[in-house]
Amino acid sequence: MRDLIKVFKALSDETRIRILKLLLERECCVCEVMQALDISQTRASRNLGLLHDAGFVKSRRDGLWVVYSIDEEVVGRYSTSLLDILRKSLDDNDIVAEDRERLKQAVRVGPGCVQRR
Amino acid sequence: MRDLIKVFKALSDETRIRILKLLLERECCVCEVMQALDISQTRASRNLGLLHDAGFVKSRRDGLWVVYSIDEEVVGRYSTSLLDILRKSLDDNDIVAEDRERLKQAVRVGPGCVQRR
DNA sequence: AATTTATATGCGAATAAGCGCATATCACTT
DNA sequence: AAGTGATATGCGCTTATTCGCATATAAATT
Repeated sequence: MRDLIKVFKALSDETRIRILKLLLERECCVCEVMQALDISQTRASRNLGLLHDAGFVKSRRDGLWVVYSIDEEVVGRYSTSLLDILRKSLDDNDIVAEDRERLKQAVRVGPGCVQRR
Repeated sequence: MRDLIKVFKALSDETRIRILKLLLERECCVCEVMQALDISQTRASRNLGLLHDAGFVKSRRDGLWVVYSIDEEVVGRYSTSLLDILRKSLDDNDIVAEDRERLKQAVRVGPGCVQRR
């Protein structure tokens, strides 16, 4: 029960929904998420951590960066269908669309992608 | 987006999950929910109201009672699959099993089913 | 080893969620 | 219309969430 609730809690926040929609496009490092959603570093990192905790997302180091991506081998039988719901939802949502656009502009390598904000 | 989040929020609480599992068994009035989950009247009513608000549940008056039941004609495209997840989950959970047992003992008509607690 | 860049985290403040108490509302009964 | 029983709700308290600031950790570069 705890796990199931943790999973729903993870989805009960706009920032995290936006992040998941982003990661359904492609994997991202923290600073790309920051740029795409136009949010602070703390906020990006914390919410990615939460999604990781809930089992939606996995991470790997790539040099300086930590790259997050949808965990396709999601353990619980819930998570897969929940991701399907997200896949089918909100593609026409304005905020989500803007995030998607900004993601295209996001730079991983470059002077101070974090410090700039 | 607001609606989707409201739906997930509704599911991020143990009391509400237990109530939904109960209603998946059969429709219940508030005092039956109180008895089955062994919770206060306020708590039962409030959480049923929340589930109603999120669109999972509908209600009808039946004399003194207000009877709540799963809304099978759930509006959002999400809710149906979410209910399916719940249907497939937690049937082996201890708390849920106890709730189900107590529901069998619950009396709708009888002296002071509310006042007793 | 010192510096730079990216990410994580402890702490505190602001906001929201959950719930009990008391009370209001609503339907039925007498 | 007064009383009884079931449900809803305003108010206040407690706990949980979210997030910013400052700082810590980690990897790479010089």
